[in-house]
Amino acid sequence: MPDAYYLQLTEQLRHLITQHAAQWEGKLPAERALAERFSTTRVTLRQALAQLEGEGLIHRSNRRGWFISPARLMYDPTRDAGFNDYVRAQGRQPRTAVLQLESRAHLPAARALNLPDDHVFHHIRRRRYVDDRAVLAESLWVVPERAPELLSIYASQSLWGLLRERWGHHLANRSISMVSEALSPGDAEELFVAPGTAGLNICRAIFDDQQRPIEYDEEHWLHDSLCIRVELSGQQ
Amino acid sequence: MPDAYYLQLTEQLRHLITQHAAQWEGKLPAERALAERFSTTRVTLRQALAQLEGEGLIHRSNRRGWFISPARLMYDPTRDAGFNDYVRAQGRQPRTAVLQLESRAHLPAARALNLPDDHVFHHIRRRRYVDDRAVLAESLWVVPERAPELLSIYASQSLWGLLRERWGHHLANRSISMVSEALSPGDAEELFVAPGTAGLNICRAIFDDQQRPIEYDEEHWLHDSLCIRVELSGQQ
DNA sequence: GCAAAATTCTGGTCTATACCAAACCGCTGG
DNA sequence: CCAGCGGTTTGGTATAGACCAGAATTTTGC
Repeated sequence: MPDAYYLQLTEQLRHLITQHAAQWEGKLPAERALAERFSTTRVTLRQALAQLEGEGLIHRSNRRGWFISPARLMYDPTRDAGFNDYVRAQGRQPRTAVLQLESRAHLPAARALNLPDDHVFHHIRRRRYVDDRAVLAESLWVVPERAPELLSIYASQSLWGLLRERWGHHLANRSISMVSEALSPGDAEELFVAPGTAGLNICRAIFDDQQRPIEYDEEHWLHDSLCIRVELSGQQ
Repeated sequence: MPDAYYLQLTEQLRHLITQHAAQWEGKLPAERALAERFSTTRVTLRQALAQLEGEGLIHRSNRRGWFISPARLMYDPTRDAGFNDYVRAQGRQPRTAVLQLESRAHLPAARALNLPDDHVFHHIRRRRYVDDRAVLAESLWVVPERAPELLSIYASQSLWGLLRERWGHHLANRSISMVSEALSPGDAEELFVAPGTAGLNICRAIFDDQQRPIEYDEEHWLHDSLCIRVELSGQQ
């Protein structure tokens, strides 16, 4: 069945990687070295590497090389535990970089929250890391009426914690959508990966217990960095 | 920014596709023809096509060519509406092919349902179509104690409908996981796509209202064929 | 007329090579 | 000891051509 040479190569690389993971310290040898070791060309080798990338076993940092991917982060988009909390709960190191703070209209947010198209939001753009790997670029669009001074007090703490503690909002209803995507050149650059890298786009519209719109959330994850996990009880 | 030629090509193809979608009847011209039209090689052209494939704009049927992808199917894995129902509700045509019916042990199912490793399940393997495109290969592992004669009466109706109507089971608790994947050679063949095609793997463990295990479900979707959508109310 | 066989088309795979720019590394000089 | 510079390595991109096997189409033969 796996007659194609690049598929055999994929298997050989898979074994090689699991065996030498420790001694290579997470980084694979250069493509030219691997191609020579297997007596093939870089083109074919890269086809095999792309397979393993699709499986999530390895990934690349733009122009820096191929790296062995760590275990996926478990993520439940229906809960509002903060990023820092659930990353730490899994024994990993979270980090956040705030890229932008501004007030601006945003059509998708307005549509999702049933507000006028030109409604102005507080916009927070940030990049999130797990163990020093940038895995998530996200934009938050907060309804200003619900959190007036947000932009002046926000640093990089938990947004949902702030909403709850400072403004007493109870996040109750949410609609979530998830689609696979190819990262846009912009998102790819923010995550230090090649343009078109596979990603997962998650969007959430959040309302409070009185059905008032609170916030809209656009997340762009590296496809291999997470495992969505949802636990539900009660009949649907 | 989009200095690379294949990225320019991607944009040109995108326009070409949206303009000529109708006259091409969903199928793109041959790779050699497109490469010549843009004065480049098949290798570079395929790089651009792969970009659009990653975005979900086009897809390929193994060795038959490139096709324009239809709109994604909306899918809520937390509901138990049958496949046929929600596909039709979106104005699409569902179809199911049953590939296998057997009794067998399955470790992942046993683990997910908290049963002994060697527990034997009713196993149903099927392929599902939307508008004559095979988009889903799935395996169902039903606990035989909950549905004894399942294998002899099952044709291709709704499994959850059967469980409810014939055996009076109320599906109540479920744990769901979703990860991006590269389709295994086996799954790829069943869906008539090239090995390693990007997919989405969804697994569900279902229990009834008394926390008894009912069924375990392994789904392999083509990544571009669906949009996950979840609506939740009540605080989490 | 229709089924079977031959041919053509087409995507899938592979080789060999080349150039560029970013990343990396080591040298050098302050 | 470190900052700056310059060469080297490496991944990203691209060309040109080739062969194979499965799919599609046409021709053939009954």
